[in-house]
Amino acid sequence: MSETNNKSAPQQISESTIRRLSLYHRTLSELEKSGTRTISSQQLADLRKITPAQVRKDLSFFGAFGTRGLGYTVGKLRKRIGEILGLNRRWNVAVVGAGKIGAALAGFKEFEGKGFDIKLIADNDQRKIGSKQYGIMVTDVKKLQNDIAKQEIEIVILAVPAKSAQEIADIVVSSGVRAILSFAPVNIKIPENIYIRTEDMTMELEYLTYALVNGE
Amino acid sequence: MSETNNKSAPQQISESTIRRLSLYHRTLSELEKSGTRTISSQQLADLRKITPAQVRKDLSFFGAFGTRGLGYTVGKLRKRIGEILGLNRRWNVAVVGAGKIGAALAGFKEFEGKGFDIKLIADNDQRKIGSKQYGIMVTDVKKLQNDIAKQEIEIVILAVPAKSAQEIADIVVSSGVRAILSFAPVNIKIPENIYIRTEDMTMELEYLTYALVNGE
DNA sequence: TTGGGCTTGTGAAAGAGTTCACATGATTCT
DNA sequence: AGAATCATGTGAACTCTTTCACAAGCCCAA
Repeated sequence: MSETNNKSAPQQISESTIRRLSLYHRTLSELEKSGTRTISSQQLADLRKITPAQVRKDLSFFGAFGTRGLGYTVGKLRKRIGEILGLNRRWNVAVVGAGKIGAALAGFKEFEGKGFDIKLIADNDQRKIGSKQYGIMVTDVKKLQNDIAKQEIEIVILAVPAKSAQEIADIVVSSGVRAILSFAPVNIKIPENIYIRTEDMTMELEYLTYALVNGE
Repeated sequence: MSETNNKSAPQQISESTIRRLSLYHRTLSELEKSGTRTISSQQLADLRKITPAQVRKDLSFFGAFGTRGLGYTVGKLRKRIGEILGLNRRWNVAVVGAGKIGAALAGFKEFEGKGFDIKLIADNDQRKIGSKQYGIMVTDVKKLQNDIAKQEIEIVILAVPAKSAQEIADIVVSSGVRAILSFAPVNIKIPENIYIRTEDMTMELEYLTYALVNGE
């Protein structure tokens, strides 16, 4: 039996493709639990709202995982997409900012099941420092650089007020973290080789108001 | 003096354009506060990470708001983009689900300043129902349909567990709400003329792990 | 009031992403 | 074993988005 056609991350893959892989992965996990063995690009597309061709094209960037005439083996495909997305291992995550959003995120059950371990919560509020949230000690943000190193943090979730976001981001980056998920509604400047994503709730709401005002 | 060239919502405007309008709006608000009177597409582009041509093209879909040789008047442009996005009025918002995320969102200070009024928090937990969160009574989700009508809710923020998301969404839609911002990591099926946006934190994290694993 | 400098607004070109359509290869049935 | 069926994998066509490049228009100074 020959090894699967193994293109490693080729060309530049579009953001939309990666987001869809994420969706496929979730869908496949559910299907796997429910005992489905095999699925076609057609069926996978129906569950989400895209075309079968799109599914096949997305996958084709990384190799050929299906069987002509049959479709994809649910478990195998899920595993393969997991490898592509880096979900075949666990990740050490820190939450910086133990305010309402930070606390909610630190306690977000979903993360654990997906391979993300919250190892560190940092804040600048003396009343919170030293207390425990979801079994994790809240540490002083002043010691962030040390703690990131000690806990081998790889991803930081930034849940601090807009005005301190840039400052904290700088510390985080200088501590060697290369991936940030920010909830601060500001444009954060980071070096080229660092990855940042921003979850911007007001922006999403504004998209909705635009649709309501201009919709048919 | 002639009225501004007033194309009303034309063709189909791309999602990316709307998101950028949202960004411009925020940037312009900040500039306005700091006292800047006038700005060029070049300057506006530098603040975000896009090209001046992109800025001008985005705006051109809705009309001509600038002055050749000069640029844009900060206040005027902010106001005009606000109108396009439907931000020249206030919106009644409900949060369904008073769990950690729901509670964090209900107390999110940013919303009020942006024109979003949280008028209603609903939950199914008897211990929470009747209590107050941020000055708003938590009501029984069973009465959601009535409460949405009574409070004239226009946008619902869905912060319920994945497994009840579809059920609640159905109730919300049948109550006449046409815009939903969901935090449930599932694909929700809604009628054609209803707008939904999903904030999916694990998806964002997975994008980051992909970048970390495959990045240079 | 004429000219030089500057920035918009926009067709046209280039670049990305999506969909089409079909050859290819696997499986099953007779 | 051959035929019929099925769904993948992928160039090519198409569509959508971004960038280019420049004419048009405004401002200011002399």
